Amino acid sequence: MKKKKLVLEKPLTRSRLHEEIVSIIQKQIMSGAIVPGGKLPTEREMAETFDVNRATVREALRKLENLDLIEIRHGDGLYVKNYLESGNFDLIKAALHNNGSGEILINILDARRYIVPQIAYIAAEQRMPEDIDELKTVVFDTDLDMLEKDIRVHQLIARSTHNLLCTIGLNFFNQIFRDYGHLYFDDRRNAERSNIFHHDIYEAIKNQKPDDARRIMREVLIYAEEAVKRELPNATKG
Amino acid sequence: MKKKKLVLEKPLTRSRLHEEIVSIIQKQIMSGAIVPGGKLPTEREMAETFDVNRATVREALRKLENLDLIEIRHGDGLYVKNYLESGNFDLIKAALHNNGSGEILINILDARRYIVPQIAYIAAEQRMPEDIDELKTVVFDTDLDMLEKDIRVHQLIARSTHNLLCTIGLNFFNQIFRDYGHLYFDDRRNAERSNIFHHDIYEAIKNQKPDDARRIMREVLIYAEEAVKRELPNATKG
DNA sequence: TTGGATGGGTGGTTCAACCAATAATAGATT
DNA sequence: AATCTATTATTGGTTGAACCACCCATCCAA
Repeated sequence: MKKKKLVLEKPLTRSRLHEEIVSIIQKQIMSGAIVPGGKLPTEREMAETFDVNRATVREALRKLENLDLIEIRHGDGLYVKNYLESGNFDLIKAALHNNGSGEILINILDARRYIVPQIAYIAAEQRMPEDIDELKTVVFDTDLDMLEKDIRVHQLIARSTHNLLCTIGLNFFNQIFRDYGHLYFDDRRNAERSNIFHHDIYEAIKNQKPDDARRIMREVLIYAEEAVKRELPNATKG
Repeated sequence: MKKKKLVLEKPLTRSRLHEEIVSIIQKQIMSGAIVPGGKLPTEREMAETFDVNRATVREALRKLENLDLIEIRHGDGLYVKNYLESGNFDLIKAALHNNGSGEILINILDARRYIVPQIAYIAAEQRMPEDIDELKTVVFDTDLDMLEKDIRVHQLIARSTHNLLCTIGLNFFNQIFRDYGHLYFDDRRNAERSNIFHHDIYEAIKNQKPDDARRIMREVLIYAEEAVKRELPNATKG
């Protein structure tokens, strides 16, 4: 048995200055403090405001641009976009962390319940023999940490769809789940539940039973969802 | 009637240097020329290789980091990640443009067919009176450019779900579709088909008929999908 | 009225340093 | 010999000042 290392999630990536700036501006935009279409201060002004170098501001702006939160016009200025129309998925991760009420988490769980079972369905349809082999080695590996194993099972299911969008879409959910996963698998019953799930869905996909795969995935997600919601005092709303 | 402006998509955004660098490195990573886990040259080396300043390289690296293509470790170096495990949705847009065969586009259309009808379903369930008002003004606006109108209808449907993930998820599809939309709506039959769709789904959502909304959405997507596939000579594979 | 030159402000890039974290090395300790 | 520790080289992070490229408002001349 491997010795279990104490793994610190969030590997102490000391916030870089430009990241702090991103965070500040992002909050201002998403809170509505700056209206879409409005202009941000110039790079030089921001550099002075935050008391950093302009190059640091620019690195922050690069990220805000990638998040589709702002539009940068050479020779003109920095414009705030409407993130409800242009925002991308990384925004959701950010929103999740800035949003204490758990409303966003509920949104994510809802969406996951609709999407991920469908991915399992497609996987059972499209899987190749190699996919089954890979899945098998993970499912029957008893040495793996349960969280790591669960994530890899999901990854392999997604990859079995042979659809890049499904693969990356499932990554999205995994990345979010990873932060909360340890809490979940600390409960022995949950870990056992997942173990059963891994074997069941492996069989369904191997035997090309899309409906079974979808049902099995849906059931485990609902189970996990309820466990998560029990931990959320604010998640009273249906 | 408004005068129709000639709108140039791709507003001639002259490639900025750091964007070209992003493009080069991104292709190298996604083509497998650099193996996941491998190291990239140092910032200083790259600056020399590309004959640009280090600050410019760093802006490019910022974007690659946001794409989850690389991991930057202070004092250590730049590591290539496995984008199949960590990649985000912006990668798909990039892949779509670099992928001539249309395989990725098929992937996207497939996924859209599964996901977007479900969004319509949720919208019909969750919509508030204000959502209907907004949707109405757009659906019955005869001045709007058809592409713009269609995008806004989809946006408002997504927003009616009151689920941030759905809203942003639909943005993703819209952003991709926008580039191809003009071709589609140039065909008068397609435009008329969409007009009917707008009115039908408006009624379904207004009257809170989730099943109808889902079916209507699904039908129009399949219609559009077939039109797109007819234009794709390479999309022979089912 | 129109068209083109001009100047000020903005983002884009460069240069040359220095700061801060990491990993590899050499040396001291056990 | 193995292990710990201080040192050093390397690498990313930040800085300051300067200049280039672009947009726009203004003004002047045709």
